[in-house]
Amino acid sequence: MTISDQISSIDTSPRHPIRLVANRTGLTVDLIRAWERRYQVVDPARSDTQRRLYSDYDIERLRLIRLAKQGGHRLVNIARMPLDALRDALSEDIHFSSHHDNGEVQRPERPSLLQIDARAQTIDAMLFAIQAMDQHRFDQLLQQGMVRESLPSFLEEILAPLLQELGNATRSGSMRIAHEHMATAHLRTFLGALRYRESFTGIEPKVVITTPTGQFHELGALMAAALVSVDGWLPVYLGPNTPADEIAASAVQCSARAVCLSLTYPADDPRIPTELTRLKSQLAQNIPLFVGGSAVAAHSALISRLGIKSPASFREFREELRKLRDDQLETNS
Amino acid sequence: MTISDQISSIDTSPRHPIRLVANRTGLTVDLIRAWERRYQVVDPARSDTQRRLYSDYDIERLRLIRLAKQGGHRLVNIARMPLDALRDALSEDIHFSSHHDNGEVQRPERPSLLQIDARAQTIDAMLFAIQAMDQHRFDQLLQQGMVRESLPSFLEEILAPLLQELGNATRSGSMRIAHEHMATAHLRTFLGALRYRESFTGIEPKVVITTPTGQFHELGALMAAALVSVDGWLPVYLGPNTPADEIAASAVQCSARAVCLSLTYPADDPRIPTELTRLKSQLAQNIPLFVGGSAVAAHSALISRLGIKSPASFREFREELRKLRDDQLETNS
DNA sequence: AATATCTGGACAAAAGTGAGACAAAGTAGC
DNA sequence: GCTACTTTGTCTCACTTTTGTCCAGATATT
Repeated sequence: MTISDQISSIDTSPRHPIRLVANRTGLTVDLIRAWERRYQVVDPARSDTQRRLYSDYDIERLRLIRLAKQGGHRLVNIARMPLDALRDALSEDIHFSSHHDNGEVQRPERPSLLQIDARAQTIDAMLFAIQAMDQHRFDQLLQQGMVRESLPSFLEEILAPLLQELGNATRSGSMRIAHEHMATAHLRTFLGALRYRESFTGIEPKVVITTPTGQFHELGALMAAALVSVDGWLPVYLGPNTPADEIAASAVQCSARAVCLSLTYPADDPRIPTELTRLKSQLAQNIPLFVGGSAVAAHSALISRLGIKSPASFREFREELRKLRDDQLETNS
Repeated sequence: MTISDQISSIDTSPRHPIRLVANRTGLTVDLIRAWERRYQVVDPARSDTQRRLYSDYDIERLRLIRLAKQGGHRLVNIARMPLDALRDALSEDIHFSSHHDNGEVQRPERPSLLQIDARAQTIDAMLFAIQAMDQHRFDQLLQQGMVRESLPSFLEEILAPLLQELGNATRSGSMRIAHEHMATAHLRTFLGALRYRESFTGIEPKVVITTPTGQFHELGALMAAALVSVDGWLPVYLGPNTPADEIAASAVQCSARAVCLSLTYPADDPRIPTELTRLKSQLAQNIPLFVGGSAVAAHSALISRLGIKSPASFREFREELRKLRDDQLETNS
């Protein structure tokens, strides 16, 4: 423990049992012990019956070490680092991680027929649960889907098609408005909860996400928020129907590095061009504006004229964000 | 028990038998006695025949100790903690552990000056976090508030005033629209997640909750949904802006025992009377219709003419629901 | 009379401990 | 690209501590 750690005043008095540490760090009990045995990651005090007793300091270190490991560090190298060194290492990672954690972005895996079938079945089952007004079942299916797929492919392969079907079925009258309402409300909750996941270090770059005036459908924006959060961005979500001036002001206030809008319905709202133009003119040059959603097609001319980015897929969107982050890293250094 | 506990309004007069304590805390009778024997977790008064008599204070402590244990604390360490220390320990945990079940309690609270002050401070801190666009802090405060209060009083004493202030500040221009938007979006997620934390057995009576056509603000309806779930109802939440026909049809499809609407803004929407009349006429006689929210006042004449219930407070609302359920229980048996 | 609570003790399940084994994943050298 | 080696997460086993449940006989409540 270094001087600067002492100053930052994290409690070092030993008092927490291993189970609590496991809960708070997301590590397993076994793993915490293994790390201690092999690398002396921590050296907890003991109770009079040999139970390990950890301090808040230990917990914070373990949490950071887990994150650093996730970012590709070797345990041997980081095991003995004090807190501040870990934080430093981590803040560099955040930038570089994009090069390494190429999950499924660079390798656009070709789904097997089996997989496609399974997805279709899941979507069918969801539609059935919705018609039956069985919220519990619907939620269960959503959770299962999340486990089976990575978040990006879950959004792209399950949720997006589901929303599509839902829209079709409602328009054609084969599904009641009430069912569609219920499903939308539930999805709103579900997607909202996805957004803020565990690893939050406070140094993530921010991106403002919302929909412009007149656009009340927010599911697209929420999907974007969930998506960027897996790549280490912190989404600042403003909800739907936000005036251009307000969006620009928010971007400034929280020093966002990008702004992202979802455009869906109504696609021909005359306010869309106005708001886009206004927003783009108020944003600093180095803050790119992204748009996505079904209504983008109706405004493609304007969009390209204004220099707004409109990635064609989630994958492309992530790619653009990644580049953006790398560029800014270079400019900084 | 510390000074601040004494002041903080929880009744310490001994009166509850052990059985009731077990029911309210979710612990077994044996366990409560074992904890007392081994760790002096509580020290209940005794009747003249040696029966244990617990106070509300004891119950609350036992409930929190159960939660703390679940979070990984060891009994030895938390057994003697006073209430406020337990709450502090728990609110630290909450931040990390994502899910914890929420044994509900209803206790009639008699707020002291200190408590009112604490609540006002919480609300202020929330408003501050919102202005700073610090979503993380805002969320943290919400989670803490949840632990410090029972859900009903959290909704009534913290969230409702917060929304009020938020509205005032936005109208008066002292808060940006963007801030209000962000806060609303975050609250939407938070309240949505509250709804189905409770254990679900499949035999709960259902209540359809929504807002009528033209009413887009859904936070009130979500608060109602969270509230009823505490009392063992299953809310069927349809989201905002649902046509009367659809509401009625939903009530039929899921055989709801009640329907509940939130009316807020705009209060003078001409569609409100139409929709209320239509909905009431389509609902079966034995399905009561509840309305709540700030716009109720503007339609009180119609509401009483139609025989719609409009409880004046959350407490009254719960009371009505309770009666309703008891009545139906009797009819069934 | 049936039900609930009390005390104290006994017992068993759960969780923690140390040492070690093992397989999957990653890395290095060729 | 392919072994050989290292790293790392998980599991097992025998043993101890902690914690939840059950029981028996006595007393109290309804």
